[in-house]
Amino acid sequence: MTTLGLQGDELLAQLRELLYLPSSPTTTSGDERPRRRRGNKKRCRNDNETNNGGEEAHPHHCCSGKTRKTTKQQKSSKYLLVTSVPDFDGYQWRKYGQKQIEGATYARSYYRCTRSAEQGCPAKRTVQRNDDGGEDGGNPAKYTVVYMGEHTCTANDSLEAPVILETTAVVVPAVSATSSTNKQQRRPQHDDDTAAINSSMAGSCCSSTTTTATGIIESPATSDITWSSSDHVDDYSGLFPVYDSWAPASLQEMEDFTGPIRSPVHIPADGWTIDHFLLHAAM
DNA sequence: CTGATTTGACCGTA
DNA sequence: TACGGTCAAATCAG
Repeated sequence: MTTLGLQGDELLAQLRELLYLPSSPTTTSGDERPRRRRGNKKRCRNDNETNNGGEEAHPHHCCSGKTRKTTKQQKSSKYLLVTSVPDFDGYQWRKYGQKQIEGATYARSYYRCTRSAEQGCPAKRTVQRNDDGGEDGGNPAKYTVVYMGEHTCTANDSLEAPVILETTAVVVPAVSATSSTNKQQRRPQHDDDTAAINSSMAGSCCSSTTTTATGIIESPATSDITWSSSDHVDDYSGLFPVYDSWAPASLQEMEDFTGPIRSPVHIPADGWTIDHFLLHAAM
């Protein structure tokens, strides 16, 4: 990944600008947005009001025995990725929380698979901007993305025919970070890193992906995507079929692409076949 | 109107 | 007890 990498970098930079900086003249909405402010009013537990009599017709599960599964469950499978483009992983995520973490400069965002509701997909991920990098002109900000749980969701059948996004050649094993350019930032948010982090990239959940293996991957284009596992480490690298998906054939091509990314499927390019990734994931 | 995001409160674990 | 993860009302945007 030499020249290719360089070129990719360049293109990526441009792409990034297009995507993340809708900087469009309309940046307006970004700053002065009045932003609603108001905490939630949840108060079940102590809200005993409902509990007066002792009945438990309490609709809120937060109070019921339904306990939240927190850290414990997630430990089962947890994978870490460091990238400057946290959004492009081929899945659709819905943000359900954000929190300022102790010792961290930037807040951590919590996402879950958009299909979690419909199909009960347990996949989740957290995205946190690293302290270093980014901002001023220099290198792009890096984000640490932690994936938890495996995707059990499936694409909506044939409706979601796989759309090919990658058009690159293989360079180095790199995770199927399905690249795509199609990101339709809902809004230009600028609140800080969350803006960039904000994701919900196109692509649908289909096969389980990165949640079962581990390895250090390098994306030639960004050269900063790194995978690792927080729990079990080591030797998974070999298991993970990785492709580079970050060397866009041409920016033009990317711009032309307007449809949503449907699934992390790869196009057959010299050297490698389609869905290697999917097959593997299915195992 | 519907769906996504924001964000303070709540809760479990360490 | 502190911290991190999750919930869900409020709010925004298409």
